[in-house]
Amino acid sequence: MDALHIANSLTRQKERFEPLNPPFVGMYVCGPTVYSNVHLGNVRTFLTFDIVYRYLQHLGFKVRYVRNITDVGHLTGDTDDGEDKIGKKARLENLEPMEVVQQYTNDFHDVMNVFNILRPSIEPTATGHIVEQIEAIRQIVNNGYAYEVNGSVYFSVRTFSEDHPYGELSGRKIDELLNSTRELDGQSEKRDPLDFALWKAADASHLMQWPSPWGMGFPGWHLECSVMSTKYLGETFDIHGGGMDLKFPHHECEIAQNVACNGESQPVKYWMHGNMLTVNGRKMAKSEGNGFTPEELITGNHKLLEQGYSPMTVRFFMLMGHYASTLDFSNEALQAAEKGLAKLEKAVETLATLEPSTGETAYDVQAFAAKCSAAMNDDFNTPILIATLFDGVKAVNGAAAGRVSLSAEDIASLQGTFQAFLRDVLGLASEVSQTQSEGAGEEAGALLDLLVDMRTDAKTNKDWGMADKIRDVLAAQGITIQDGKDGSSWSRG
RNA sequence: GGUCCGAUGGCCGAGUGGCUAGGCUCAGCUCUGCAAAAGCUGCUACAGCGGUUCGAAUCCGCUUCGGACCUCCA
Repeated sequence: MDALHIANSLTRQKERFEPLNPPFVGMYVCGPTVYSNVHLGNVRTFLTFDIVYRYLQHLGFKVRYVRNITDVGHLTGDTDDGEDKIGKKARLENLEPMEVVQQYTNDFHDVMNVFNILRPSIEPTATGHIVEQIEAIRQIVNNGYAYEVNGSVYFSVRTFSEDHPYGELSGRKIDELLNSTRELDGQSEKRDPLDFALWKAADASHLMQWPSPWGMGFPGWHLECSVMSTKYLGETFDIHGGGMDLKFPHHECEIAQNVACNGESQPVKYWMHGNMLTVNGRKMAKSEGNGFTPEELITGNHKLLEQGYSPMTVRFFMLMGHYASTLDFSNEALQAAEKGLAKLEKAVETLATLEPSTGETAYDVQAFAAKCSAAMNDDFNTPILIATLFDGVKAVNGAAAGRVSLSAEDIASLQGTFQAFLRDVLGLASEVSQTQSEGAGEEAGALLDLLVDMRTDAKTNKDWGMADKIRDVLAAQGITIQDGKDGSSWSRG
């Protein structure tokens, strides 16, 4: 495809991407709830939108990327007793709520850094926007779509649906929803089981609460995203993303709140939903107890892991599947990714040292770059992009072996394409250069060059014992020697 | 129970009507002092049954299996 197309969850169609106000793009992604460590499933969602962010920038768009931090907890799952998640955690650990928030926010940021996931332009917090949320509730009440009961305010889905469509995004119908609604405790306040809370009254035991026109309380689950996206991106904006599991009710309610608040018929032009990471076919989730923390993954310290995997291996593994498909997590798949990425990185190193050549078997570097763009233009199809990059690997290795001829311009073009798509768009940083830059990289490199020279001399003298000794000692240090046609070289890993 | 989605070779995973996905694994070969790396070749799959079509992994129906969501369980 020669222009970016996005699979829009709202219309269920692949649509050409045309921003509302080019070259500017507004993108909002539902961020983490910071009441515990993020697991790998969370990471996948943020990685998905990291790719979107990176590619939009690659295309030259000026992107304002907003990703919130949910630091007002929601109701606890275990008990349904109305206790704030973050409040509960705080009591358990005997910490101030904001201390818990800070701890897990820091953890979240660390994890994002490890996986080379870029920071958003704005990272607003729910607690930092209580005033705006109260104002939005007043607006919705004034517009007649919400009512107050005992200090809580509920959104009236029925009333809203008489004036506006409800359920478009998730494909749900009001009557069907009614039939399948479960009876939950403490919901008798609501006039209708379909209604959801905009503001919840809090009793004295609730640790996080704020004054409002309806008394002390805290905002409802869905409200913060509506309010913060509107504040920073406007009443209508381009892209809204999040995990598939947020589609209903969270995103549906968000739309309803936005429409009820400011009357725009459709706040978001393109809705995108990332699919789940599964373990043995089941969604990775905190409640399932099948989640990996990034630390467990990197160290391999987990009963389901055979070894540790580097962050870039994990990133590469996730990008080998399309974001809209479920991706199953397994040791075999991770190991395959590890080797595949190593092959790719090796070719990039080879490319850096390639000498120009002339010959008949040329490689079409323009077509290669075009294929990379086409893959990403087709709804961010990273698996196709990776497959295409391996096509480039073949050309590079072929040139190194003297079978494919590449001019100086070809080599420069290939380097540019790898830089753009492997590094900038896929965000796969070179882990080798990271470790080398940490210590005395240059000195070590000089020593290694010397050892390789010594081994070459030994080989010339047919002193195989010495040659193998050097190779084995270096191998024990994680340095691999490669013998090629034009001599030997070394690499880490 | 309702709504929606999926089922691809040894493994992971693209692909929506005819054209090689790709990675990993395994086997053989080339290169090499040996090995590694690299290259070449092979293992050529689309859950089952029916239908539409000149032609289906790709469209339609049914069956089986699996998954997600169903209003505060992200």
